[in-house]
This record gives sequence, C-alpha cells and structure tokens, in this order.
Amino acid sequence: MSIRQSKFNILVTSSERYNFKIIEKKWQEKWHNLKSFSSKIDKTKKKFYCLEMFPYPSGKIHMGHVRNYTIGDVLSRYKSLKGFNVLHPMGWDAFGMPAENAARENNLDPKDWTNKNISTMKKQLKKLGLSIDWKREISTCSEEYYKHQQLFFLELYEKGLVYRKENYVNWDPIDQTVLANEQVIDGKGWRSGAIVERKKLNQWFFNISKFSQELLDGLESLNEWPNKVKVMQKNWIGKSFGCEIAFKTEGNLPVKEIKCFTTRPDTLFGFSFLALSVDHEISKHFSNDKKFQEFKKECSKTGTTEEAIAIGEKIGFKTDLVAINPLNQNQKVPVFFANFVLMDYGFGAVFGCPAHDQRDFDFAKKYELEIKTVVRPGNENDNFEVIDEAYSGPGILINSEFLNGLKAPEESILKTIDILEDRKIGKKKINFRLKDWGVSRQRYWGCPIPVVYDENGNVSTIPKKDLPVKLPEKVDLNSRGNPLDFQEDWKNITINKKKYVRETDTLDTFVCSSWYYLRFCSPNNSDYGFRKEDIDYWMPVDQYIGGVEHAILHLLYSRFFMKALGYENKNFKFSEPFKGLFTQGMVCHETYKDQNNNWLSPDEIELNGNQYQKKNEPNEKVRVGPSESMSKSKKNVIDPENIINNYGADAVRLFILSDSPPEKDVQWSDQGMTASYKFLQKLWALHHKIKEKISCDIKDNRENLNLEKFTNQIINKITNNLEGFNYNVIIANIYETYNFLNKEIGKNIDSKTLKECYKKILILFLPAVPHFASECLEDLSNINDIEWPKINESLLEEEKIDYIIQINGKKRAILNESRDIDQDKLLNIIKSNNVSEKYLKDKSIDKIIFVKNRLINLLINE
RNA sequence: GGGCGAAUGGCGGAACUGGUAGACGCGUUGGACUCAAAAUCCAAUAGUAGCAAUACUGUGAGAGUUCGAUUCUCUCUUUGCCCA
Repeated sequence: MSIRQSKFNILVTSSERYNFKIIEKKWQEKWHNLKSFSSKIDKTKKKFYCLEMFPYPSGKIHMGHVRNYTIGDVLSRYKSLKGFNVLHPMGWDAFGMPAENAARENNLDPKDWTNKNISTMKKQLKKLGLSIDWKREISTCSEEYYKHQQLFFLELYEKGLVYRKENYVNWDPIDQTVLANEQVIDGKGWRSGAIVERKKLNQWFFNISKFSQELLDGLESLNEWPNKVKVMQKNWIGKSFGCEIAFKTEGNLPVKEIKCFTTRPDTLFGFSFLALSVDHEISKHFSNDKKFQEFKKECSKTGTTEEAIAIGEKIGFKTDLVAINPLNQNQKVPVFFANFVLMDYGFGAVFGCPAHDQRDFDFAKKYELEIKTVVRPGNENDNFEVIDEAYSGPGILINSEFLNGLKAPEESILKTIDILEDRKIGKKKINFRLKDWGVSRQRYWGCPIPVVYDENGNVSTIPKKDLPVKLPEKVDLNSRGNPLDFQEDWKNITINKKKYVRETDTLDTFVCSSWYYLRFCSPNNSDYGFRKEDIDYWMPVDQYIGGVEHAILHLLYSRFFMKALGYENKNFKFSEPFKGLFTQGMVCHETYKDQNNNWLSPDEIELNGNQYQKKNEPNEKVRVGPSESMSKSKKNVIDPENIINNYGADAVRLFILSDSPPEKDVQWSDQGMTASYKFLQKLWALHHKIKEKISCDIKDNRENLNLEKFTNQIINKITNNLEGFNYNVIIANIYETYNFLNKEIGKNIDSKTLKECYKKILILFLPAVPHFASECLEDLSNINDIEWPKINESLLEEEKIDYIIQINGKKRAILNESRDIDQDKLLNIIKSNNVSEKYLKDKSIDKIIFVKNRLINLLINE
C-alpha cells in the first residue's frame, strides 16, 4: 500500500484533487479584502444595475434563493467583465408576519429573531461566492430605512395620493384580529379555525387607481419584460369599456334613480332584475329592517375575493322598488340586494340579463325571474332560446326591437351606447378593475404610519422633522389583535399640549419593497431616501430577477411607487423602475410518503434495489410522488448549506444552472449534483495537463489552427448564450470545451498559443464557476486586467463546409468542400462522386435548389 | 369559461433568421484498471430490419404552405400557469 501510494504521488503532486474548501474560502476572502464588488459612480463607464428580489429573512436560505442569486451573479460577473460599471446589491425584506409569529411562539423579540436570521443567511449567501456589494446592504426593518418610508408616506399624503376610508377586512372573531387573504383557509381563520367574517375598518389607501391608465400604457415600453407578466398586469388592471346607465325607479322609497355600470348595454332588452351591493347607499333606508340586517350578515360570511363570490351561492334580498327599462318604459323589474355585487366595482349596482351572464342566470333561476334571450349564435335562427345555461358568446341581436340584427358584441355595444347617449339615459364610460391599495395592517412588526388622531378622530401628520416614528420595543405579543393597540405609553402622545393617539396600524410590507431598489443607490444617505445624483446614474434597474409569483402585486406596486414619487415632481426622471425583468422557475424535488400517508424527507429514505424504503426499516415501503416545488410542508427540501459544505459553491452553481433553462422549473437531482462536482475535478486535472504542456515551451505549431478556431467558436457561443439567458446551454458549452481540450491536448500546439487560448476559455468560465476559474487563471498567469475575450471574426468562418446533398428533399450525402463554391462546381463534384452513381444514374435533374454554403437539393424524376 | 404558454430518446434538455433532429448532462450497456469493490478511464446508446454497408420510421395527433417544417398556418388532444 505504501509503495503504491509513493509511486502514485509523483503523478498526483501536479494534479492533486481540487480542494474547494480551501480555494473557495481563499477567493471569497480575496474578493472581500480587495473590495472587488464595491461600486461607485463612474460616469466614464456604462452602468449596469443588476438586482435580484431581496429575500425575506425566514431563517435559512433555500434552493430557490440559490437559483435566483446564481442567475443574477452570472449576469453581474459577465457584465463586469464586459466593462460595465455594475451595481449588484443585496438586502432584507425584513418586516412581516412570520417574525411576529415566530417571536410569539418562542417568546422572543421579532427584531432579535429577524437579525439573527439575517446574519445566518448572510453567511450562507457569502458562501455562494456572490459578487455582491455588501457595503450597500439594507434592511427594511431598520429605522434608517423606514424613516424615509414614513417621509414618502407624508409626501404622498400631501399630494393627495393617500387617503383613509372604511373597507372590509377578513376578521377572525376569536383571535380578534384581521387576517390576510392567505390566512383564510376554506373560509376559516388559519390559527383559530373560526369562521371568518367581513368587517369594516377605517384603513389607509394609496390611490393607485389614479394611475390605472398610466400603468397600462407603461407596459408598452417594457419590451425587456416577459410577455406573460405584462398580460397578467394588463388583466389585473382590467380596463373595460362600457356604459353608465341611469335606471328610473318606482316604489315607496325616496329613490328616483339608480346608476349602473355595464360592459354589455346591448343586452338591455334582456333585462330582468337590478342588483345592488348591500353597501349601496340605498341600504340606509333598510337600517331598521331586521330581515335586511340578517341578510347583510349572511352576505358577510362570503369572502371578499372575486373568486369566493364567483363560487359561492348567489343570494338576494328583494326590495319593494322596481326599475324601469330605459329602452322600454313598459318593462318594470324588481330591485334586489345581492351578495355578488361589490361596492368597489362600478357604482355597486348592476343590471341583470340572465340569458347572457351565467351569474345572472343562476340568480334568475333561484328567484324565478324572466330569462329573455336577446343574442343568438351566428349558426342559430331567431327562435333560439337560452335554456340550461347563459350564452355569452358572439352572435346577432334578437328580440331587441331597433337593435335587432346587429352583430354582438362589436357593433351592438357602440350602437346602443350612441342611442343611450342620444336619449340622455347613459354615458360612455371606461372602468378599471384595479382597486386602490389598502396599506394598513393591524400588526406590530411593520413600518409605523406617521399619523396621529385628536380626541375627535381628526387626522394630523407627524412633522417631518420628528421622523422616524419608532416602533416601541419589548411589546407584549400575546395580546389579541394588534399589539400596538395595547402600548398605552407609546400610543398616547402630547403635541403642543394637546393630546393625540397614534395610528396603531403599520404599513403593508409591500410598501417596503416598492422602493428598496432606490435605496440601494444611496444606502447611507441619511436626510432622504435617496440622492438624486445617485438615482440619475444608477436607475433604472437594468435587469431585475425573481420569481413569477410577484408578477402582479410587487411589480405593480413598485411601478406605482415610482409614478407616485414622480407625481408633480419635475426632478424625478423615471417612470418605470425595472427596464428588464426575468422570472426564474422553481426548484422541484420528488415527494415521498410512507404507508400512513405522512410526508417523508429525502433524508428519511434510502434505495433498496429499485424500491425506496424508510431508512433502516426494510419493511416500510415508500411511495414516490410527483416532483413539486420544494416546500417545508411536503418535506421535499434540500438544504443548500449541506450541499455547499459537501460539494462547494461552484459545483452547486454549476448544477443549478445546468439542468433546465432558468425560466423553467428545475428538478433537483443528487446524481446531477454529484456529476457537477466530479466534472470540476476532471477540469482541474485537465488544467494541470494544460499547464504542464505550456511550461514545456513547445514550439511545434502544426496543429494550432483547430484550437484557435474552437476558441473563437466557443467565445461566440458562450457570449450569445449569456446575452440570451440560455444559462443551461452555457454549462453544456463548458462541458463541450472540456471534451475538446481533453482530446486536443495531445496534438502539436505551441505553448504560447495554447496559453492564450486557454486563458480566454477560463475567462468564459468565470461567471458560472468564479472560484474555480479564478484559481486556474491565477495559476496560469497574472489575473489583473482580465476582460471578456473578443472574437476573431475571420476564424469563425470555416474554409471547408459540410454540404448537405439532398435528392428530392431527402438527405443522401454530406460532402466536405470549400466555402463559397457555386452551384455548378458542387454539382460537378456530386456527379463525379458515388452519390451520383447510386441516385442519379439514368435520371434527369428537373430542378436544383442551391443554398450557398449550406445545401443542394436535386429534384429528379423517379 | 377566458387569456397565455408548453409537448423532442429511458430522463433533463439542445437545434441561429424554414436547411445534417437529438448538442451537453444523467441513466443504461460493454470494456480497461483492481484479488475485489468504489473511484477513474475508454466505447456504445432514438426506434425497426440487417453480420455490415445501409434502408425505412421518427420532434403530442391530423391536415396545409414549401424543393425542404421541431420551427410557419389551421383543427384537435394532453398539460402547466394566470384570471374568473
């Protein structure tokens, strides 16, 4: 054994195993000491602002973070090498409910819990070797951050973009607290299990709907955004074109008219009821009506989401009022309150046309109302009748007097609106689905709203000089409802000898993330959220990278925030914060369950033959489920820290990039991970072979050309793939390079050329495997002043080309001939070749299709 | 129900503006090294037929445009996401 080892050592010394633990640490320290990623304004250079969505400090990083930040890091490093002045910062989305819950469960302070998580996760991120400018680190829960946010709040308030109104919330009657939509599960509170009620509370709103049209128009300019996201935002904003109609009413209430908004005024002859929201102003006439109050209570049990309303049973409360069809004075229909009409949409009143709207249809069936068909599909005749379900497709108007024969919807809607406008019954109107953004949260761990109320409930703002309004420390989180409500010493405040009560709601955490990209430009500016000079240079974000789950809210709020800051502010130049957007896919893993249907983690199982079983329990068979995104609840998570410790950051980066295009989901695979690790070992061995060859000072250059050509091609390929976000293909290109060099290394290449080409190749590897490539580069030569290699165009073009020879469209041969030869020459070559003998003998060529430098297709008569 | 996307070997995936389908990786098989195993290295790997050269089939299904279609058009199936 000892003899063999000593014999082996001679070979091994030059190519010992790649020790990532030492080498990755070395480079991380080096980058830290040299401040390699610290960024400052340099107007002589083009800037590139690369931003990944900042993490919530939940405890540890997960694979999703690894993927997200690796993608961003590849881009940042590439852009740096390309000569851009890169800004690549990182921070923490540090306010939010989980901190409050964790603190309550473990009897901790949310601040301590959060800061501890931040420090753990920061260490983990550093281990990944990300090229982040940590000097710009920010945390949204720090006073230094949220004081600026409070100032923005006041600025928006002054501009009239913030207001207070009563609005419904999900109310948990047992916990006496407001629930977020995701805390409502099957209509019940996630913690208490109580049936969630709708309750009205006074809340703060950002007037985002004021910018509906602008937010819609802005999408047009975002041509580096995925179309998918733009479509989602467009649908969310939901511009609809329709008509406002005033219906005359009769009855024993002092109500003469009800206004409705409709997108289908052309179906007015199918009118059979009018439905009102229970919050419609008319409801005040029913405040003493017990039955109505009961109905209203019943309505409050349906959730507030559109989906809940769509799925839930439609119920109504009939009033004594009747509404008159403005196009047919003889038609009088009942007026209902109904649970499916929301006060937020239109005027809180809709007219019902059961034949052509499924919701109206269900309602009409239930209350035995008339169902009159007024649109027939194109392939039916005028006797067509709606029977079992509403018909909402296109067609021809029928049973509609002077509207008969019009094409629905394209002709009929405009024509009807014209008539209604003529008769002064209705008005053309544009309606948006986008509602104002409710920013009040009844929670402790958030940014305090800088507002107080006097004894009469009148609002006063905190003077700007007195900001920040600090969150009180050491609060009791075990109280029901909002802990800040019980902080008497904090809540009560005297200003100018007058007593006030503070606003105890805190801001939605989406507010924090709506402007953090600005703060990264000026992280230490203490008197304002950012410095103009900084954002003028760095903004907008050139590439924003994150999960598609933020396609709507976060991205829309951020876009709104820029518009709101720029509103009535000539100094503010930008209206769109994110020039480019990339949404990466999720990291998935198989799921496992034992025989009792309990989830099992990958650590709890082992392979026995080709069947999984519970570890050390051969009789406990394991069922393998589909691959799903990693989540704690399904236990299919792989801890990045373990993986980094076992395989190193570069190997993890290599794997997470390699297996799928970054925009698609990737399937975690242990075998794939191991393969990436092994590949780096192979590459390391090859590095030493190449280095040795270079050091031998070989002058024989007979076979140089092949290497030079390949180097050029691979520069071209990797550059193009980086530009196109085809990061999985880049990894394939790296493997390809290894395969090529490993074969080519035995050939007659002179040392100088080999060194030049190999150095270029290593630079190509830098974005994906920075520690490894840096180490090899340093080992090879001076690592300073490296830049992205340029392409020698003349070497890209081969002088010999594989021409495809097709006969009647079928590939019959490939001939390697000189570049740029013409059709006749190629034809002569074919004729002197055995292709001719086999396929062309005794046949005449009818037609020739010749594509220069590519193929020739001979059409012959068979 | 509406909108947007996707479908390629055993698996993940590649293919520039319509021009050699299956790059690259995993897996599998065979071989080398080893007392043996692991690791490593070499080779093969879409299917069918054939000893082979080769031939035919083949990018979810069906049609169409074209000299030529994974790529463009239409219809359908399955599936994912978003909205309802």
